[in-house]
Amino acid sequence: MTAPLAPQYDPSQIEAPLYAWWRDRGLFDPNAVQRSRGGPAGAPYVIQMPPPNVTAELHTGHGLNNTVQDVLIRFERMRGRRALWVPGTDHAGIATQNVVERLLAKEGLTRFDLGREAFIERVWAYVRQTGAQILDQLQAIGCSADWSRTYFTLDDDLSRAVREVFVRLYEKGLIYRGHYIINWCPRCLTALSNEEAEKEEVEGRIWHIRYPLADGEGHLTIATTRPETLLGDTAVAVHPGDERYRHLVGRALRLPLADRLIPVVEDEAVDPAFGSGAVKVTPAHDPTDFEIGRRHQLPSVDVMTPEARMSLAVPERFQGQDRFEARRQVVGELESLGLLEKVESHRHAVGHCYRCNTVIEPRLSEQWFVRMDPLARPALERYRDGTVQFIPERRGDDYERWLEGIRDWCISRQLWWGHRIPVWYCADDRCARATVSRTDVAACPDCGGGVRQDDDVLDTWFSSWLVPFTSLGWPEPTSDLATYYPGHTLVSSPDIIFFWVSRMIMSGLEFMGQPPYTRIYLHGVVRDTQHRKMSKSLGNGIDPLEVVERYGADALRYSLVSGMSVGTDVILDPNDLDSSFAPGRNFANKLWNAGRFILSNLAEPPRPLAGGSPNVVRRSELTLADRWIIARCEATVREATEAYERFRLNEAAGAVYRFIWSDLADWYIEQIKPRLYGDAPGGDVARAVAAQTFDVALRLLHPVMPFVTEALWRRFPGRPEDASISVAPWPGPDHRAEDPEALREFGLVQEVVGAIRAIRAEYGVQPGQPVRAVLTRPDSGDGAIRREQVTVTRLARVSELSFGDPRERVGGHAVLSDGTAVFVPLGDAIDVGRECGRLSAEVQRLSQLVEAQDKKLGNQQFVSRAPADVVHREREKASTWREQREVLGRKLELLGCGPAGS
RNA sequence: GGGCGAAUAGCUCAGCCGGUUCAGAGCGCCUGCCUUACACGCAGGAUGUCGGGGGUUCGAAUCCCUCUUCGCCCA
Repeated sequence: MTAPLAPQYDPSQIEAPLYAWWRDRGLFDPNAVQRSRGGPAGAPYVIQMPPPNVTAELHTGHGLNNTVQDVLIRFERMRGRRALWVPGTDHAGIATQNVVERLLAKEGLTRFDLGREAFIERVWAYVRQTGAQILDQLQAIGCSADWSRTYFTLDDDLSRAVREVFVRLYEKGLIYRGHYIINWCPRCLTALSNEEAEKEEVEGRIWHIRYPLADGEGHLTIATTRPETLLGDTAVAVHPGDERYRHLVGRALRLPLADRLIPVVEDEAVDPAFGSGAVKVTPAHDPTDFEIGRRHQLPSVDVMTPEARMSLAVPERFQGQDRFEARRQVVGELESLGLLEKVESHRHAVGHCYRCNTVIEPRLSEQWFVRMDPLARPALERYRDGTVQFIPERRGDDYERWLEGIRDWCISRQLWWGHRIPVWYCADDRCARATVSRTDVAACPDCGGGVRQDDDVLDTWFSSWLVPFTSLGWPEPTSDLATYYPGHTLVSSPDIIFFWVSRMIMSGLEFMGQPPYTRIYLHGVVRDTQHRKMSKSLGNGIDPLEVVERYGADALRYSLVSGMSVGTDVILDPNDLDSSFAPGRNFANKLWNAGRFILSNLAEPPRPLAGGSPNVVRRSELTLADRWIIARCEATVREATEAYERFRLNEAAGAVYRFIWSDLADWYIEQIKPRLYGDAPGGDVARAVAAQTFDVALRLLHPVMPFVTEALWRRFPGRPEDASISVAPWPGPDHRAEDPEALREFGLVQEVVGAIRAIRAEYGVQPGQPVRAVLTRPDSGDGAIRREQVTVTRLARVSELSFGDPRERVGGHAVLSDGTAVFVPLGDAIDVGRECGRLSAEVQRLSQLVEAQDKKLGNQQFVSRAPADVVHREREKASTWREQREVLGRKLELLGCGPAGS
């Protein structure tokens, strides 16, 4: 710990060993931390990691999501909570199966060639080989999840829990099987839930088609966006009140191309204002039509195969055609028959598979569903009574609307990779008994005959909606479950509110009686400078591991956190990583060097600033600068802590950044140098104050930049070998450290230095060249600047600082906010005309302020209506500006600039 | 069609439950500096009718209405 530090921070040397040390010390395991801390157990604080897809690789979105979680977990861990972050991976049925099927395709094979068992074995082999590598990648960015609890949604215990849930819901009548229109992906060859069918606006068309009346007297025109489904029409419907079509109701139409007779029916579901007001009814291919068909006992004709080719139910010439090819041919034939009345362009939302983006085909199919209404009601209630809260709040509206309009959840998937549906059907058609069971079934309980398990698997989300309790051992009554359920905060992005976040609340309430978390923090999405979501296909992604390599994990984390305010997106430029990540790297380096300076000046543990120790630093020993930095540190503790608590991570990071860079490095460290060098008095006090305010700053920043803060914190002299900042106590507020007087007085010192530096720069005084400065106080009270005279002379490079009326008049002039006149005699170096211009511009600016202020204060309405303290403050402003203007005005006269100030 | 969000310095964004951080930060830009922690740095500087219009108010970047542009969600 005493080796000299390199002048430049090199994260690649620091991060990996530190991470291994944390992990091996058990710092991510709340039970181990509790044991090493001793004392009373802290209250648990639990975050469930959104389990990444088992085949996923880390992208910047994961980086953001997990950085936020790690910041919160580290913050609460330091605050003494038993902080548990539960990691896991999701088997991601469709996505994973797709990946392996693509690999097979390269060998010229399909999953059907292998057969179910061999295929699943193949997927397992793939998953065992590459799965969970994303979790290793999360370690590279510093995530302090408890890896000893890592789960996989297909683990035996989690799979048992899925069955338990299925059976319980089935027994409660909340799971049922039936024929309904579902969203079908003709490429993945499976049903999808409504949420998995992503609506996308497309520029489509609407075809107006004439259906001739069967008796040959004219026709009825219908409008459709999917003309190929015409072949499956079994009726045309009109609105019951629609006068235009009343005379046609009950009559028969001759369905074009298919040459079948279909009736005209009346149904409330028809919107008379849309299209022609008459709609074709295709019960097997549209949810609304399906309902209309039910009400009118219409037959269903399924005109497509699972691959969305035209089925044997259509005229032979269409059979086997792809649906879009069939669409073109249908339209073409209608046109040549003179049945196509018109075509309009029509923008509408079309469902696309969320995994492969194929256009969804609504299709009649027998599937398993969860009855959602009984589950949704308590979830809605917990939101409305304020138990469950969203950050930002407005996201709760989406949740509420979704639950209010909840539809049943199609949970069966025609895949092989996943939790197989625990239902066994009797092989004997006469018995046909379906058995739903927690354990495998070998024989039909009714007839003793053979059984066949349902071929389908469950929606992946049917297992991941359970992880807040299944990851802790449910349905067994484990101590983990008792201790760590319910959790507290869920960190996610808005795109999975419905898939996952809302459903977890439902399952938590149903099976545990409590929601799994009460705070839902939804961060934004990572986008490029054109505001496009980062994606592989667009090639606009940023590889977080490359960022870690080039800039360090702390830089990545700092950039993500500081670029993010509550609920807004993070914009990063993939073509210019420097613009995004260099600031974070620079900050880490700044920290490193501030630490290097302070530590190199600490041969032994610094004197304590508080407590009963005999060598405690007494208040009377503190200089103005000491009091100032202590007060600034105190303000930063409050600001940062409150910001973390309110999920305003960027504000927390910003507050510490300003404290470290602007206050500590730019001012305080510079201020104490004379006290540290040589044997100037007060060196030990300066060391104590610097060390301890820096220690506080490191702790405040640790959740965001864990590595560099730990590396420095551990090097403090006297630190026990096994001490880690990640379990160091969070700095608490201390009202005794507040010191408004020191803040104001040192602020004046900063003003003097700034004024002199500005004058030097204005007149090109060489940096090494000292100048004299004369300060003229308007009245009494000159303590602060006199006491910090050394600071002023050093930082402004002043050879001689004097007080009183200057004898010369030619030089640079300025005035401080308290009216103190600053004069820097520059003799020949100065251009009087230039100084006149500079000063008169300033006088003019002040005049404008004074004028506006006089107007405001002269307004009787303002003085009488505005709060007294506001009026008081405004009066003070006016007098300050007036005084400054007068001081500068006299300077102008002395310089002989003339009244115009030219 | 309904709902929501965003529009502030060249870029990325703070500020937005009206009057001290009322025009800010970082990056970029300009000038000068390798001042014994840091050139991934230091000091100084320039830059915006706070998207357009209207309104409420003593006072609006901040509240209300409207328009324009961009984005998201739901039908």
